[in-house]
Amino acid sequence: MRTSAMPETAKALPKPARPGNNLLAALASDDFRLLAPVLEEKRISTGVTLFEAGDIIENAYFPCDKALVSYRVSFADGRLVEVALVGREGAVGGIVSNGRLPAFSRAITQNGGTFFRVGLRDLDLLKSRAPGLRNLFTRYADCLMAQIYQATACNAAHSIEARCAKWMLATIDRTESKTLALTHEQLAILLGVGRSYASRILLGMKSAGVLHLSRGRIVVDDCAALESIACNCDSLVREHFDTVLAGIYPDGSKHD
Amino acid sequence: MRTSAMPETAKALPKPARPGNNLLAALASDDFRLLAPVLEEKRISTGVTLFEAGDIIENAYFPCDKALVSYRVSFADGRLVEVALVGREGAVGGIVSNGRLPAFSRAITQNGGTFFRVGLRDLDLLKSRAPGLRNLFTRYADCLMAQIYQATACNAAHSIEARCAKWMLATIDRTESKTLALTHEQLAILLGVGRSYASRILLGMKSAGVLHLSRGRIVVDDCAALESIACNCDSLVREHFDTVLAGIYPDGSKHD
DNA sequence: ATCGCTGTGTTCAATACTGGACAGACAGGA
DNA sequence: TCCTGTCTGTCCAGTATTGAACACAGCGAT
Repeated sequence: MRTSAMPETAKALPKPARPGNNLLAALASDDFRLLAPVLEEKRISTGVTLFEAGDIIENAYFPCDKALVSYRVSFADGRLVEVALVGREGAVGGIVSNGRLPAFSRAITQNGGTFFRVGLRDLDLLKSRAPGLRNLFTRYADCLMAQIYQATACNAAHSIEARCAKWMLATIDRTESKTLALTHEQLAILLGVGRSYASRILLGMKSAGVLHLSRGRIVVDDCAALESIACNCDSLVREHFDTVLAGIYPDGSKHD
Repeated sequence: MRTSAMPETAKALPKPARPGNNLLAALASDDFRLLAPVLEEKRISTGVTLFEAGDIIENAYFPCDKALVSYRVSFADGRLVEVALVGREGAVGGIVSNGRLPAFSRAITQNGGTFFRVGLRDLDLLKSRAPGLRNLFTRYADCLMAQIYQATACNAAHSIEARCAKWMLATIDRTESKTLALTHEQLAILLGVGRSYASRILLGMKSAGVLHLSRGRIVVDDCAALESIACNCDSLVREHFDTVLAGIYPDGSKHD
């Protein structure tokens, strides 16, 4: 169940079309034909800032395949906490809004790869002309909203260990790799917790045989065990994605 | 600074127009004329569920004046944690999305009062015809997004005491009343924390002279002191509101 | 081979927070 | 008026989490 969802649907797509991004793949052929000319394919490596809090957002990015973007909110004391993780199931940058607005959070590539980039000017224009396109994006915006709602509640209610496990699973799901390339400290900052406690949790998981560690690297051995540690917040969100984006997959744009 | 923003702008509005809701007030006269016929004015009392998680949302609601809506996410164990608070500065229900989609969270009136209600079918139709209207709502959606981003990070990073103070200030700001009618337990659930700890925090504030308590009632005496306890998360969000909705106030629909 | 840096394992004391418990206070209905 | 149920203040024992500290390991650069 956990490993299923997005990868499978991608494989099952009738026409593998161009993109390894679910939103683009879900567009009706007519809508995709409209969008395609303004899509720019880019390879972006890990750790690149797509936009900074306060920047006027100029582009939207569609992560393809194993690419992954992390939204982070910064605090006055310098802490930079992750609020959302977006992979091939979504898009970042001016998706919910139109017009070119300042970003509230920073967007960083958490896993490099292929992205489709589109200028928001072009995207807005197309959205105002193609209802199917607009419809898909607003539906996705609703899903992203749900994702953050759940994250808010989760951060209020669940233990750090559960959230840590949840984060690792979400990352593994999207990157399709059980190796996470980050230090304990980076993980701790993401989660908004102390470094030593993050280490302790990892060590605990290690001695439970869930994963093993090396410098700057966490390798998960037993995803099932990790799932039993994690809260199920992500699966609730996933259900919402399935419901709200359902019927769009085959040939998109079922309206209302 | 804390008490400023929304109340002031309302008072400063050139034409006090009909509604005590900032979004409606910010609409260009033409757009408002379009919307007005389908707006239904309702009085709704405190504690009413506007929609339940999973319900297909049929209406959007615009809280007026001191009315206040709380979005809450429920967990399997029955806990019901607040993720967002929406007053006269915004709207709830199908604002970000279009089409009639299932709600992800529950929406409850936290403070009763006057609301304008509009059927989403009507609203979607108008949005597709009036760009100014669509533009305003998507800008608001961007703000709501920012609000939840910050809440997510806040819940990960700030103490319960700080969040509690923040919540009380946010509520006071919008209801314009220093009396909060809720029990310690209700407050604890909202925040996603234990009841006894919520009580302890309140008692602490009481003995610091910040507020006094009676059965089911919290009366804040010293907002300034409360501000020094609270994190400043809300003010960051407020700035984003000001930026993103700026230029809309006088006569709306400044596009791109 | 060595240096120096960053990351790791581990410790410690202190604070934050939980959840259960219970007696007394209060308010509203009968 | 009493009764009843909810709300509150308080305590406690236990767990979660912080933040600082330090020795050491791994590794890339010289």
